[in-house]
Amino acid sequence: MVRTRRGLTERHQKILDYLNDRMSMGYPPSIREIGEAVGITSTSVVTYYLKQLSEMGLIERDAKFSRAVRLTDPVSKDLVKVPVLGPIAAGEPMLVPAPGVNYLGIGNEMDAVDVARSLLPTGEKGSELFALKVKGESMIDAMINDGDIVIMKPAIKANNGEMVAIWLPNRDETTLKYFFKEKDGYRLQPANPTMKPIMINKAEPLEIKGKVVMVIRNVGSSIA
Amino acid sequence: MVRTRRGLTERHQKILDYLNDRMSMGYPPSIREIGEAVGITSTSVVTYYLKQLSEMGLIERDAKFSRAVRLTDPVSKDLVKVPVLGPIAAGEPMLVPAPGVNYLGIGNEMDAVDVARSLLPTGEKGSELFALKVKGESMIDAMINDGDIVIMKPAIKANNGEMVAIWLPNRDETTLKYFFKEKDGYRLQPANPTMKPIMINKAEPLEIKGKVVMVIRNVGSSIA
DNA sequence: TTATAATTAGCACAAATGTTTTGAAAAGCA
DNA sequence: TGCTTTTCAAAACATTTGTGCTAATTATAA
Repeated sequence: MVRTRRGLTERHQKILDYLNDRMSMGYPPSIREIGEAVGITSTSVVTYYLKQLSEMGLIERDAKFSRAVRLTDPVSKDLVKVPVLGPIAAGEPMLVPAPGVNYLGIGNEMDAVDVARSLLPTGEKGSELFALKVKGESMIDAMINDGDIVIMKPAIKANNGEMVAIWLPNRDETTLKYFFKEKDGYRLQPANPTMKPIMINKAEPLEIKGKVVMVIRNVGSSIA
Repeated sequence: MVRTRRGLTERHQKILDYLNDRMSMGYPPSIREIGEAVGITSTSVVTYYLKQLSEMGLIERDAKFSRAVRLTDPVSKDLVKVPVLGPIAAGEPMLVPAPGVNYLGIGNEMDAVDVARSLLPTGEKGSELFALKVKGESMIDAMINDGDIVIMKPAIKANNGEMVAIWLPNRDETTLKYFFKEKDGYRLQPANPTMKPIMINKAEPLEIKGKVVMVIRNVGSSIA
């Protein structure tokens, strides 16, 4: 089994998987334990693969020390890293991730916020989520303030009652509203129940950019 | 240094602290490493203490295996568990934790929300934080909606510009406002900049319950 | 096919690491 | 004060564990 194409052979993958499993045990495995788990009888072969994985940057080890193996990216099972695509202000089209692009890829130093997985809707994978930092007070009627972070999921259509980010080209405006389809067009309902909905005629163009999953507000002593 | 009172001596504590630090390194320390870090020259003494800590249930170890030490409660370094003390609605005095009480103690099955430590203000330990789930729409002027979770830190006084939870006994009302001390009393400024502040006369009683650290809003398809 | 590189195994060896033993100092207790 | 328990140290010892080396096997390329 010579590795022709760059990438991971089954053994590489098995070792990584085992390393992952072992994380829950609290301490890393020894070389012989890895071998046993993966089905390699020789310690030198395990070393052989660990060296490769290390060169690929997937693991780190402090050679000479026992059990000093660890996954390079200890992706906490409890956290989801959500990339912050940029500030959003009124009058701007919203930055939306291209489909299939992983913004957390290697070498990408983009800002990200950590979100506890337990706070996300159950079943939400999290990998396609993105975040926007709100600039200015243009979204007050959505109960969203300057500095708030909005976690979103890409979407181009929405069901009634979902909170979505909507781009209105005619008005040159991005707005966050609860979305309702009505017979003559759309009703965009502000989150603030004391405010009146906006009615959009069927003729007016309207682009749904994503669904709002969560809003996070860090309250510092900000207002003067 | 004979240990008279039950509890942890300085050495126990130092070992636990070191174990905590080491977690970020990816693999546990050896006995000799522990000894060096804590200032114990003999491996047998380290073993001596590890055995005690193990009997106290604070650590677990697989004896005979190298570096097989781990903290019993693998509190994710990335998360802070914040206890939810209960729903808060208008017209209720707010539930506030008694000082020094650890609501996440053993056997306490209270609700809690996980917050990514990276989202908290730097230096915030997190252990004294508590959370309230907002019920009803009484805090719309604070840009806080039904269902939002407010993370707070206990406080009985505040600096100008900080967002605090205030109990107004005369009005039978808990309110979240930016706090400003003025010459005749206090100015309570709503987070929503389109709304006017409330002026509180010096004579009127006012109790600060805590400072708002963060607001989390989970947006489901809720509104009808 | 043949040559080369990649992969696998087995084993000896050295270093790291946990355990045990022996002894002693320090602290509480009667 | 004398006795016991707790705490500490040092060193010998036994395992575990990582490396290095040799050789065999398999896949790929020419």
